[in-house]
Amino acid sequence: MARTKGSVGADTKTAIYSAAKKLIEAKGFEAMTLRQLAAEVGVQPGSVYRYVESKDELLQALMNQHMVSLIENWEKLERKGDDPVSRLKAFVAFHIRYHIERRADVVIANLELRSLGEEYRADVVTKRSQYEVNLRNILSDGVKTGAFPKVDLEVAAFAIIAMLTGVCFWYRPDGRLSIDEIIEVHQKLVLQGVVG
Amino acid sequence: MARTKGSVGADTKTAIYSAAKKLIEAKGFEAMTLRQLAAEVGVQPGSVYRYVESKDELLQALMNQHMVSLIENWEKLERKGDDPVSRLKAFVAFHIRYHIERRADVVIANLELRSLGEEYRADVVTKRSQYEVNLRNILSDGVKTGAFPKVDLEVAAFAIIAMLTGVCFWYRPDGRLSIDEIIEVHQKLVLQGVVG
DNA sequence: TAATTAAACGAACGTTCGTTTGATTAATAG
DNA sequence: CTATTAATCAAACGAACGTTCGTTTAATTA
Repeated sequence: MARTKGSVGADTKTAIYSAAKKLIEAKGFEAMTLRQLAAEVGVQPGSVYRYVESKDELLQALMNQHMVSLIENWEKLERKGDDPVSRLKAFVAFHIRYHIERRADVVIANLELRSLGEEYRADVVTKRSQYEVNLRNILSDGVKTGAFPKVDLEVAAFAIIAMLTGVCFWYRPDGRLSIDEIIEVHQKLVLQGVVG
Repeated sequence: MARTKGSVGADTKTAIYSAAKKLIEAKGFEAMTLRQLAAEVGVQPGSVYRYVESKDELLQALMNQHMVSLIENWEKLERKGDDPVSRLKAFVAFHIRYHIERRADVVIANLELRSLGEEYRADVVTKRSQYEVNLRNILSDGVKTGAFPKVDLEVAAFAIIAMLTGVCFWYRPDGRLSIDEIIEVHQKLVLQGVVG
């Protein structure tokens, strides 16, 4: 056999990328083999190389795509004119929802940085801190206007993002709380802490 | 050559475990090869098997050791008679300090669960939630005494632990803030949030 | 000192990995 | 209808993997 009936390159490429996401999320990048990936797509191992330069380049593409679209989507939603409290609540809501809906992307972006070649890693790291600046700016504005008391911006931003991203690792669609409820709890925690 | 001068089994075993921690932290478990591990220890690949049943068992041992000693160390330190606010502050301080001082252990325990065989994974997961119960109890007591307003205990505990553990992934010993200062910022964030 | 045990070597095992290549068939364009 | 291009297969490549094993040397015991 050779070319199969009804085969379309663009579709195969899409299938490869989404199968890769699924497998890397479940097993990790190093543990996923190209043979598993090919099998998941329903194709021979060698055929993957029509759409992917190498295994490393595949990981790079996945991570980059995720970071770019994360940044873009927040930029689309952000209301820079709003007061800092509203903006912070909006950021919390956006981050949690976006990440829950793209669990595989997030898991990959957060667990597989080590597997990325050095050439690519710096680029992803840059994009990540580019996203984090959005949160730092909100906090900084809040401190300026007096809405928030003085706080170490860098640490607070790291802490908040870690907390929000963490949702991905325990959230279950059939869990006790809805996404909206989870967002509410986190908004309260971020703004007021446990003491209230 | 065969047995080398001055070789002591206990020392070699220790060297294997700490080299494994270092390499897994840096590259990930799947990416670390036994040949790299042996080279780091200064021994032939086959010799590792005098001290380790298999690569999988090595990972299991590392993760289990970490979880057991994490639980033990908190139990030693906990003051169950104190008020909830003090206990929560103590937990924050302990968790951050303990984790920063054992970065490799923490990175492994948090990133390599997927690489653990199913037989072992459940055990580690159980130990983890066993540790998390400590925090939930503090929060629960605080809500009971009225020190904390009502909050979803499960979500709050997850959120706080994610935030605290996150420190491991950005902390640098030569950074701007000392560990004590980082702890202070986090205590304030946990208790009062950014609004204060 | 002789016998025994501990510790490591060195070489190899079969398997699987990522990747390359050339042939072969399906779809498309002239 | 023919020529060309797109898409895939089937087979193989060398390298590296985790692991095993018989041998050799150092340390310990009798």
